[in-house]
Order: sequence, then structure tokens, then C-alpha cells
Amino acid sequence: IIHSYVKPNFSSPPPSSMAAGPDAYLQGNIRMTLEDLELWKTFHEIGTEMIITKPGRRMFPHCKVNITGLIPCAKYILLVDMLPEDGFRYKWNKEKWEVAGKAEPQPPCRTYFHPDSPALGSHWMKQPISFLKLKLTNNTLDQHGHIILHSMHRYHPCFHVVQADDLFSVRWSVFQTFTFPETSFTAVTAYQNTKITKLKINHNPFAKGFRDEGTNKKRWVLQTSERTNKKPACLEKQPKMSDILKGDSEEDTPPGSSFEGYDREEGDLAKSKEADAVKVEPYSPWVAEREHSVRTDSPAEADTRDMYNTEQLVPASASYQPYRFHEYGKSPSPSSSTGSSNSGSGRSNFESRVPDVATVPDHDSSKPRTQELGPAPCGPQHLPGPQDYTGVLNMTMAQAGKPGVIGHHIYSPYSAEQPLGQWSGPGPAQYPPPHHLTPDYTTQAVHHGYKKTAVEMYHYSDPFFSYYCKK
DNA sequence: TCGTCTTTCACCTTTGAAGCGG
DNA sequence: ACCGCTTCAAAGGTGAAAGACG
Repeated sequence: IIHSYVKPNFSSPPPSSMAAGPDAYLQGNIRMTLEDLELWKTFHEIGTEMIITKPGRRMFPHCKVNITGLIPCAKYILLVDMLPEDGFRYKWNKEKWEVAGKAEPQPPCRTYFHPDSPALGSHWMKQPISFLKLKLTNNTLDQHGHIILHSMHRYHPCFHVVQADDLFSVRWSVFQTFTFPETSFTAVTAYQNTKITKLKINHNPFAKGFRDEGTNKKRWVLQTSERTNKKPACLEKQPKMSDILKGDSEEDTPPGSSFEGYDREEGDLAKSKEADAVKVEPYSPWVAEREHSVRTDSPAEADTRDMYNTEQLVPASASYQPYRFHEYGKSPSPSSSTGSSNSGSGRSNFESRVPDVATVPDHDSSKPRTQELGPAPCGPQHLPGPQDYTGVLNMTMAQAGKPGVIGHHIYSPYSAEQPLGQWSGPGPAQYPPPHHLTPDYTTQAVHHGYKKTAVEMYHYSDPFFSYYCKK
């Protein structure tokens, strides 16, 4: 585990209005490291894919981090959200990912609170923090608080540490954000890359039944055969399964390929942590894309950059929904982060940023929410690039069942106020015009994969009056 | 209408928590 | 209170079918 770099967050004390209190600037010492780094890197080098389903699917590998530098006696909230890597939609074409067009309008952004939140710093630091129960869904009407993503789009998790006594004071607090390049992934409804499938099978305990050529395979073939016998129409396709089971490794992992070598490890990645026992094929499905698309026309990039350089001092109107932004992964080829393996693997990218957060205290999850019922396809189409984030904070009831944790969903009041809130991004006039990406900026993003932000922001949020203040 | 791509569904195995009895 | 066994919900991936789209 390589410790993350954390930029000292404050050069001056935060405003006294912040719930974080006078000790908040000590948060600059917070460090976050990613557990299972080797596993993440293994997936990342092939091109991580995460299944998303209607009922919600856990991630594998799941997010697990270590934190140090918290004030032991202060309370913190940990949350995760998923940020788009870029403004593109992808498709899997002949063993590699290709850009398939502009990204769809972003679904409502949800943030997953770690179920222990809020908890003392000592609690967070005493053991790795697992986000095992975080689930991803493609159901934009999801009522369970899962994180909503678009299939065939690229995302990366962002971890936020907030010093706050309760979930409501989150919106007054300074967010310290950490990201890990190795955790970027493509959301899919079915695996595209067979190598990823194999990796998942080899490493995910729940997929154990699909491992092992010697025992389970035969049983599997038999089961499949029995099943297909029930469906006469499928009989002619029966050999297909057998072929896959027998010959898959031959097709997908040609002799001599490093990936084949990986297969031989039988998924025992623990061994691989030492030396280079596991050789992962250096091929990255993103490399090709990077080569021909260094310069991107992603409106997201232009806009996010613009947002980044533009002070957001205007109090938010009811219709204003500030974009979230991020500073890396600007290229449609997330391999920019792939290259990070030699530029600080396991090191988190640090941002001090403030998600637009607000609450609807009396939300009734049993009632359909206007903003979630808004038919996405029918909503006004807006530019796919700028993230139509509405800052929806959400928390699964089941996971918030402990005393002291707010047991209801937290939604953006903007969305609640506006039927089209989450679906209709603000009209172009509400946002600064796209800012041209300078070559320097692009180069920096591509080469370093990420960069540290020098912007410190506080968020003074009120359900009806929200604005940023850039220090 | 057709072909391609994507999503959904039913199926099966494994895991681990909960419940129960000794 | 502890231990071991059983049960069952939820997790995983699969192939096939259905749906969407050009």
C-alpha cells in the first residue's frame, strides 16, 4: 500500500460558520490509501468493468480504503460517489473499447454514505473502511439509494471525508476528496471483455462455482445440458457452452500471453503482491483510444474546466444546479490513469471540493419522487458533457439503521422543487460557455492522470440558497 | 425487414449471517 | 455464554431471449 498524498488543505482557518469547527484545518493531514491495490491494478490494466443491474449490483473489487490523520475524537462522515471519467459513451468492438458517441445526460448523482457515518476519527482509522455494500444500478427510478450509472460509460469513485457531527451538517463542511486512478471502470450490463470475466471469476468468492476446470466445469456443462434439454429450441446452441468452457482460454489468452500466466495463478492474488508473480498483459483497451484522441472535444471537459476556473459566487436560484467537476481523466481514454501505475499507484488524488448537498428532511421513500419519476428520455436533452449533477445524497435505509444515523434519503431540494430537476440540466445560458481546452491542460491531464487541485472551496449551502466560495 | 448491440431474465453455486438446539 | 449445525437470503456469473436502434 502506497500512502496517498494529501495536500494541506487550508492556508487559513475556515469560516466560523462551518460545523467542522476550528480544528478543521487539521484535516489537511488526512491520508487515504486504497486496499487491494494490486487487485485493482490488475483489473485496471485490462480495463475494469462493473456490472450494473436494475436491483443493484455490488462492485468487485469493492472499494476499501485506509484513512489516517483524522482527529480521533472528532466525528467524520465518509461518502462515495461516482464521477464520469469523460463525456463519452463507449462500445466494445473487437477486443477493445471505442468511443461510441457523446455521453448520455448524467443520471441523478447519488452519494453513498458509509453505514458507520458519522463516527469518530479513531473509529475510521482503526481498520480498513469497506464500501462493500455500495451498489450500482442503471435504474434511474431506483428507490433503494443505489448509485445510478449509465451503461457503457466510464466512471471513477470519489471518496469524501467530511468532519461533521451528523449528516445535516455535511453541507456546511469541507469535503476532502480522494480518488484513485486504479478504480476507474466502465459500467456495463454484461461483461464485454472476457478477460475481465475471468478475473472476476477467479477473484470473486461468489463466482467460485465458475472456477476450476477440473470439477465444476463438468458439472456446469451437465447442468447446462439439462437446462437446454428443457428448452428444445436451444439445443443447437448447446455445444456453445462447452466450447466456451473448453476453448475459451485458448481463444482469449493466446499461448505466451501474460494474461494466460495470470490465469494460472488461479486467482490467488495474495501471492502476487510480492514481486511480479502475476504478469498482467500490458495491453490496455484504452491505449488505442488515447492515441487518436488526445485532443478531446468533450464538452464536459471544457465546461468542467471552465467551472473550475470560474468563481461560483452567485447564489443559486432554484433552478441552478452546479456541476460537479473533477480534474483528471480528461481524455476519453482513461488510460491516462493506467499510466499512473508508475506515477504513484495507490496514491490518491486529492481534491478539496464541495458537492452540492442539500436535504429534504421529510422525504418519504414510499412515495414516488417527482425528480426520479421524470422520464429521462423525455426530459430536455442537454449537452452530454457537463455533469448534470444535482447533488443527490442518498443513504440506504437498511444501511442507515443504526442509531444516530439519519434514516431517510437526502435529496437535492432543487430536484424536489423542480419536476425536471434531475433530467433537465440548466439551459446553456445558465452556464458559462465552453472553455477551450488549452494544450497544456490536456497534456497535463493525460500525462499525469490526475493532478492536485489548488483550489480550496467552502460550501455555504441552504436548500434555497447555495453558493460556492473559492478561497 | 434485417442485423447488430445492449439489456433482461431464469438458472445454478457459493457465501455468510441468522436461528436454533445442545 | 459458547459452539456447531442448518437454513436461507443475497451474492456471483452464465446463456438465451427480448428489446432497442440504425
